[in-house]
Amino acid sequence: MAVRLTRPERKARTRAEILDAARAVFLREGFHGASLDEIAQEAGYTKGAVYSSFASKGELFLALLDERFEWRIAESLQAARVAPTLEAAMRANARMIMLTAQREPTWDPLLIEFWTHASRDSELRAAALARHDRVLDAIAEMLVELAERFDVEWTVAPREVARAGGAFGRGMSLERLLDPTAAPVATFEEQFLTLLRTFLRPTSSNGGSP
Amino acid sequence: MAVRLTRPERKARTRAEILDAARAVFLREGFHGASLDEIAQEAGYTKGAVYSSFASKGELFLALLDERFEWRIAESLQAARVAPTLEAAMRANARMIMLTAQREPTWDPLLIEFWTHASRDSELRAAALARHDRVLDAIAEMLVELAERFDVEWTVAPREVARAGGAFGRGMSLERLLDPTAAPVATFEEQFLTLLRTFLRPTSSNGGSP
DNA sequence: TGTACATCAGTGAACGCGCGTTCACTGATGTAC
DNA sequence: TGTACATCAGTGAACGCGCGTTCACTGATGTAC
Repeated sequence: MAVRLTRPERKARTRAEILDAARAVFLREGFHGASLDEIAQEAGYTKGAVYSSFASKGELFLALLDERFEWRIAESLQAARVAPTLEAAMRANARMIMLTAQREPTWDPLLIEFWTHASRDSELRAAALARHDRVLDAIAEMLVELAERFDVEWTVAPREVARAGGAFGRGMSLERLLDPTAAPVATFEEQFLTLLRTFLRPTSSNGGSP
Repeated sequence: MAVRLTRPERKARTRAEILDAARAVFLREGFHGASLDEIAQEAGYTKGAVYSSFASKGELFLALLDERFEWRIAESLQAARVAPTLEAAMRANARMIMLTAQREPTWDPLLIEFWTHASRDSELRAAALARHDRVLDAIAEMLVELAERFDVEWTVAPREVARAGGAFGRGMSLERLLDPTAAPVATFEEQFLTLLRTFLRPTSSNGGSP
């Protein structure tokens, strides 16, 4: 029963369907391995429809990034804000990273594959970097809030804490890519927390209890 | 002046020349971006010569890995053995990683690109994993020696210390790939050392001085 | 030392394939009157 | 409410290209006598 839709509605719906299909196919096949044919087919359209909504394969992936990053940042901020202690806030974030890595083990490798691809195309590289910077900024802001709230200091710039944490997580995802039994998530959670703690110290005005 | 060479000599020389060219082209263009045509041409041969020495593009890359890993492991062990203190041994290793990342910023991304490619081909994945495992074993052995020599203990299995350190380094290389000004090497060196120290504690028989 | 045959490293061209992108076209939706 | 024209989301086929791999062949090296 084909419901009659207005043109912008139809267009938005098609775009969303293609985006959903793209996410599934990219996660399954990787950035190079995923073909626009397969994505279009999985969404129930032809390749041309993809080009009607997205300028290129790269733009399609960027749209995916935007969607995901927005979601992840919001989830992260929320988790930090409701946490009763600093430990709880950090652990909640570590656990979120861990659960996502468990549910979608190919996401980090996919992102990395895109980065290496983008690094060879200056426009795409700039676009990917802009997104990454936005994520780092958002996480850094969250880290600053946490430090203020719980009366501690970061020993390096919060943005670099965010960078180091992300880099460590992505590196560990790669280990799992090669050897799925490596770096089990529980182990990762503890190591991640340990890493974060090394960047913390009590505020000078604070007697010294973490 | 064409020197007359024996057949095995000629063959070994050609293989070495192709390997050298492959290293240069792979580092420059990435794993997917590098074509066998370009590698052969850079070595002064045709594509057929590559197939006369290597079964496939993947095998060619594996040969490169073997060469490099052997070299890196030996260099690492050597640095650790001549170091007068634990701090010096760890710093020497951190610095080596850092200098290599500086000299060949595309190596880590290249390795990672190969890993994601290999992860989709079970034979290649097994081959890549076997090499990675050998590296982890060698580093772990070095860490055990260091711990014994300087009377300290690792709080997690040395192999997992090696894994975490490598993962962190690779993650940071990716940051630099997207933004060459990010994570400058000096900063990385300190963060890397901090990470390693969190995995250390004095031996129980030791009064408590690290 | 010389000759006849065997081997095989490397050539060069062809094969086979998949992919991202483009484009003329279609038919349903939108607009003007 | 109805008609005539304009728009444009999505189609389907073609384009253009590069790549990894294969293979019949060649000529220098090796071997046997």
